[in-house]
Order: sequence, then structure tokens, then C-alpha cells
Amino acid sequence: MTNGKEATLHHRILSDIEGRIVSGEWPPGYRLPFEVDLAVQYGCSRMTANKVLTHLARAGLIERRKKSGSFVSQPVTQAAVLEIHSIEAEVRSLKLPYSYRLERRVRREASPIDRQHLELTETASVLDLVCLHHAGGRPFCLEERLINLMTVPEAEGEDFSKSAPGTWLISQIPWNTAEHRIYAQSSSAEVAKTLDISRNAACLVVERRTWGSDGPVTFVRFTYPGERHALVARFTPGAGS
Amino acid sequence: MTNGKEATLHHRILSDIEGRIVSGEWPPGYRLPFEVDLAVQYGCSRMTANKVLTHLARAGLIERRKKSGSFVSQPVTQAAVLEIHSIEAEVRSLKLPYSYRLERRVRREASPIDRQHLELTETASVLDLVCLHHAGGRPFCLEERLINLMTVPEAEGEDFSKSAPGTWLISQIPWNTAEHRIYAQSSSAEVAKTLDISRNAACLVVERRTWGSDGPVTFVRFTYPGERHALVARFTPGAGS
DNA sequence: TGGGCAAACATGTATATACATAATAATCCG
DNA sequence: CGGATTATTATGTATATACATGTTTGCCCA
Repeated sequence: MTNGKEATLHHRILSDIEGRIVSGEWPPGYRLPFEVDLAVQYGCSRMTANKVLTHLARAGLIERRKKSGSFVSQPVTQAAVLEIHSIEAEVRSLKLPYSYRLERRVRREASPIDRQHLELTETASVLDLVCLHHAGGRPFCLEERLINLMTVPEAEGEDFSKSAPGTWLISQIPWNTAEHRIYAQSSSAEVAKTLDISRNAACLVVERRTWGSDGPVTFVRFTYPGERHALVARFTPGAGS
Repeated sequence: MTNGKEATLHHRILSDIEGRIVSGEWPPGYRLPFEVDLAVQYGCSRMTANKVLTHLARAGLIERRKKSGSFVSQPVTQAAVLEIHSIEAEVRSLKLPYSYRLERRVRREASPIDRQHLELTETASVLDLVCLHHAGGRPFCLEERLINLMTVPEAEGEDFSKSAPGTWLISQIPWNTAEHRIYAQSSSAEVAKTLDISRNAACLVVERRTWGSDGPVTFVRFTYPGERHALVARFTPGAGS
């Protein structure tokens, strides 16, 4: 998305203003020049200045008030972007050989706990899957997944013995909303055995709930063993330009 | 930022197209109507249609190719936005009384480990702080922080006995880049004692490194006790409209 | 003095227009 | 027939213009 070398007037003005804000030259609360003044300053029309300011406002770097002008916003909350790829991509980016094994595949009526996980109010059929992802011959991640067969009936025809359900699902459900919960947990005896780690070792758990346009799609819990894993997130204000 | 009730032509067109994409009516790879056709369809000028499409492209929902047209993009990686507020705001949002205590405040030359944490190549003076955040009378979060006195010399004049360094820093350093690492760790004897939890209990650790325009600013490690805490991140494609 | 009205001001939105650019389609000619 | 040239097409960027909208400022008059 960010080419780094776009020399349009728009980009020049944008990165110039962005630079002043990021560098602190224009501190939070500072009122930037009016649109017309910016237009004169950069030798462009007001429309172009307006576009740039609209852009900055959408990125959260500035706030705009009619009559008063545009102001550099206070950095209130820091938003970090966590990119969550597929497990296979994650392993391969570590230059490790990847393998996958399906441990369990059960079709059943949703239990109360299942319904809570999927945020279902009514009863429904679900597919209960457990898979194990390996990296370099060692257990890398335990995946426990519920698929809502009301919204993804096609899942019943897949056996998921060869490839992970996440990859298949993403090609089936076009777009969605997702909610993530990230927490630490001591490994239970069962998890410790599966992941080949000691009992009570700290695990990083990432839970994800996904919705499509027809309702809840899937709930998945990834358990990463031990203290070897970390999620890394980078944040730069105004990113995405 | 998102008002929810803006009835401008721009917003109507945008949410209509967004809806078609999110609902799957226009699946990944689908070529949307040309700008001129959209303009006719919605009864607006090409400029308005162009703005909407530019907007969608920036949000990552579509990709645009000259001559060929605009296409719904493949959902490749899921990006979750983690909002990281101040600890105090976090505690207060849980409707719990908040208190803060400074445990240590040492000024020293950066050790090799400090330099690694701050990504410093040369030697420098740092401020080493340890603070404890309480929620409802119980330890909520352990904060271990290094402040680079090369970039923030003003920090030496602050004693941080009353308020947390994070709040003060955010008002001093205008904008920055940050990198986060999130992982699980068994509590050491020392951490267990400080946080009043059992030895080897799983803790969620969030490390953050921050840069200003003059270089590395601060390194901080937040250790959340036990399994009571979770980071929650929500993701909707095209969010931020 | 103060309440209210009007002017001005800055942004917000939308249009028509123009030309640049990149990729494809059509054509021409050896 | 096939490679090179030209035309067409759709997007990309920028401008000038117009009017709407929400604030502030100041003025007028009771």
C-alpha cells in the first residue's frame, strides 16, 4: 500500500504536514494554517489542501472544527495493529518445516459452552475440531475450533485431514467481524501432554470469534506452548497513508 | 469519529458498497462497476464516485487497476487493532478504585541489557523505574520502565511518586513509533511476591518500545498477574470510515 | 447592559472540467 | 501474419467553482 516513492503534490503536502506533527514541531493542540493559507503556501488549490486535511483527520492525526480551524490531536490511546496470519504462514516465516494433523472431528449439537463461545442464543449444530500444528517436528500450536453449521453448512462436507480449517474458512466466508482475546494460562495436564511441555508451563492463548453477514461463523482458540512465542505489533501514528 | 448518522451522499454510497462487499454479494475478485457507471447509478458526479472508491481502496477493501477497473480484494491477513490505554484508564473502566505506588527510581548508566531493550548502540544514562498499579486494593499490574535520558532529559527532574511515568511521558513526547511484544511467562519468585500470586502462575507480559524523532525514548514491561486478564481486540474490515 | 440578529468565516460537500498515466484493444503496414 | 504504432478506456490527480453548514464575532437596539 505504502509505495514510499510517490511524488504527487498530494503526497508531498501530506508527508510534510505529517512530519511536522510527528516531529513535534506542531505539538498537540497546535492550530494548523487554514486551508486557504496552506493552499497558498504549497501553491495548490483549496480542494487539494482540503483533501490532505481530510486524510489527516481520518488518520486521527488532527481534529477539525468549523470556523475554528484544524488542530493537532492529543495522542489519547495507542492503537497497535496486530496482524494475525495463518499458522502455516507464521511457521514458514520462521523458516521452519510445517506440518499439520487433525486430532479430532466431531459433529454435534451445540453445548451451553459452545453456544457461549459462538454467542449463539438458539441451539445449533456445530463442528468440533482439534488440530495440531507442528514446526520443525515439534508441536507449535494447538488449535481448538468450533464451526457453526447454521452459517457454514458446507463445512460438513470437508474432512480437514489435509489442510487446516482456517485456510478453508477464509475462502468460504467473504468478510467478517472478529474479536480477539489474548491471555496467559498455565497448561493443563492434557494440553501439556499434547504440546509436549511441562505441566503448569505458561501458555499464550489467542481466542478469536468471527462473524459473517449471517451470524456467528467460528470460534477458535490457539494455544502456544511455553515462553517461546510472542505476538509482535508495530504502531506508527498516521500509518496507512 | 464515526458518527453513525451522517446522511451525506458520500456516506450513503460508501456504506452501500461496503455493505455489498461485507455481505459477500460482491465476493473477492469481483469487478465493481466503473466510476462513470457508479456515478450514473447513484446520481452523482464521477468525482464523488472516485472519492468513495479511493476511500475504499485506502481502507483495503478494494484494489484498483488502471484501465481494468476496481476489484474486491482478497482478505489476506487479519489485522486486529489493539487499543492500549493507560493503566489507570484501564482500571477505572473496570469500575475499580485505582492506586499507584513507585517502588524504585534509579538513575544509572545503561547496562548492556538496558541498551538492548532500548535498542541503543552507544552508552547513555537511563532512569530505571519500577511501579505497581493497584485495582480495588489488589496488585493489578507491575510496570518496569527504562527512560532514555538522552532523549528525555526532563525526566530527571520528575520524581514520579504521585503519578505514573506513562502519563507524564505521553505529554512530553509528541508522537512516536511503538513496538509491542506480547507473551506469556511463569512468574518468578520476585514477581510472584510483588503481585501477590503463587510462584509459577502464568502472567501476561506486554513489552513496549517507543521512539520519538530523536531516537529511543522508553522501554516498558507490564506484567499482569494470573489468568484474570485478557487483551481484547476487535476487527472489522473497512473500519475507520 | 444584555439579548438577539446578522455578517463573516472556515470547513464540508458536491460538481464540472482538464489533463496525465497506464493498460488494453484496434489498426496499419512491411 | 506479426510486430509496431495508435486509439481507446478507466483511473489518478488537480483546479475552479458553488453552495451548505455550523461557529464565532460584533453590532444594534430595547
